[in-house]
Amino acid sequence: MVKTTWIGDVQKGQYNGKEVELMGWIKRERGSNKLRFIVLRDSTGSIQCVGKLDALGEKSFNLLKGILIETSVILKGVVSASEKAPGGHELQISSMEIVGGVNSERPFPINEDSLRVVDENGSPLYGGSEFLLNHRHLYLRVGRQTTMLKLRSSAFGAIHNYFRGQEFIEYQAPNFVAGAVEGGSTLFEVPYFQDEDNPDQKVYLTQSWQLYAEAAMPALERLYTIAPSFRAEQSRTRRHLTEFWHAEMEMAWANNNDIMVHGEGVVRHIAKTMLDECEQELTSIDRDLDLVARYADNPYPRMRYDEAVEILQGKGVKIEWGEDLDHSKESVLTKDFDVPHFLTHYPKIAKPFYHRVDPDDEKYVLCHDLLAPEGYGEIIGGGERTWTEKEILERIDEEGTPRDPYQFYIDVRSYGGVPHGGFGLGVDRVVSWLAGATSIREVIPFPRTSRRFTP
RNA sequence: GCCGAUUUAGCUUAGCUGGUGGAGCGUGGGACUGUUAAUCCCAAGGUCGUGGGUUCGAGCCCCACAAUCGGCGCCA
Repeated sequence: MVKTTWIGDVQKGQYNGKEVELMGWIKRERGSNKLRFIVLRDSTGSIQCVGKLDALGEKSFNLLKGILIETSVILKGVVSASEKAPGGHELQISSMEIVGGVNSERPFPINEDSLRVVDENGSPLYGGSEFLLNHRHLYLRVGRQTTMLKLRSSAFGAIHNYFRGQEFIEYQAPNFVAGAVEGGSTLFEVPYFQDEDNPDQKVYLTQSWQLYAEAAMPALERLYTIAPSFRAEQSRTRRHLTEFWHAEMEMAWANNNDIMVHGEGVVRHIAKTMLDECEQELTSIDRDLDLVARYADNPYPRMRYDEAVEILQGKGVKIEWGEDLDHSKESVLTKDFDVPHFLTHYPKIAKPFYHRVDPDDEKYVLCHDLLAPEGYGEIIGGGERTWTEKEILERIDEEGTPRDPYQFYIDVRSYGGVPHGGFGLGVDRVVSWLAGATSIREVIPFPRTSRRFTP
């Protein structure tokens, strides 16, 4: 059995006047006792199909009449253009076969009502409805979720495309690691590796590919990955997952500015690719195409931390120099942004040891965050790395971080260290922002949060 | 971790000053030859999140717990 006819192509008019065989699922059903309308869907779209008693015979017609939502069927018939049919085309059914049925005692649970859940402000909660999260395995096939999966695929493709086009090599790091990347972040412990003789030896799920990428930097010079990262934070927001997809790059012979060029490059390329490949999908979830085009077509301004603090103080926000910019401060700042902005040169005290100190002013580190507008916030964090053995030892000791788990990382710098850097991009966050999703959980098939690990 | 909110049928929800819980969708049965979330008639479906308390009487008042959501902190 090979499927050759796709509903999306039928709706483009490629089969007008021809007999086709459509394989798909029942999306809706209505009609009278002599005429039934069903809407059939597949992965490419949906189409109205008409079943008439005299054309089908009593037996087939009665099957059609009692058919339940999400029954899988094969329908044969002739396609015609029709102004009355949603989408512009319809199929006159000549024969039908039910492939997989649905039990009427357990009908498909997701209906229009279940999609209309709103939060206290009246905003839809597609990504935050408990019912939809519990039924994610079935929700995936409902319009808006399917669209999100397609947008996600487009973004992943665009990332590979961008980096490979820029001569980056794809490189994989282990997911079980012995040390943390982020100083303050919470790690997921993996008990499997625990050893009675050495009970203090802990193994965790990775938070970032970065440390292992730096090890391969002298070999590959330009490398990237798209891989899951894990953070055991008790975050209760629309922007956090405990398991998220992290696109990271590392680049030799590069400074902070060189890295930002690629951060801007890849994000704009994702926006452009989505517009090119998924215009229809974006429209179907009411995303403003002009906004996405603006993010694809315009350069992303850069602003130093000090300037951001001044702006915030000018707006009456309480912030002192040296404080990190948390999300509530970021959102005040990004309110006036019409495109993403880079924030650079954070104070050294606000950032971990692997960020390189600015040789021109040792109060700062050579780093950057990319902040997305519309309240979505940070989508990239990156910068230059501390690349000499002497400096990395100083900074590790200064922070009070134990050297042991990082021995391999330090060692890399003992053999021909070079200036280098990279960034991490939250793929789910970027998709969520470009799609205008109500929550990051909308754009990942099975979200994992501090309280959600099923289905 | 902190703060706030929510929990009534498979789903979405109404429920007055405390007095035997209503509806829409869905499901089952019936009517209808061009519907667009079809329409119309009928039926089934509820120990009101769990446990305790106040009361003659609790979906409603009080306490505890749980689940979930939202905001913050942390970050991609």
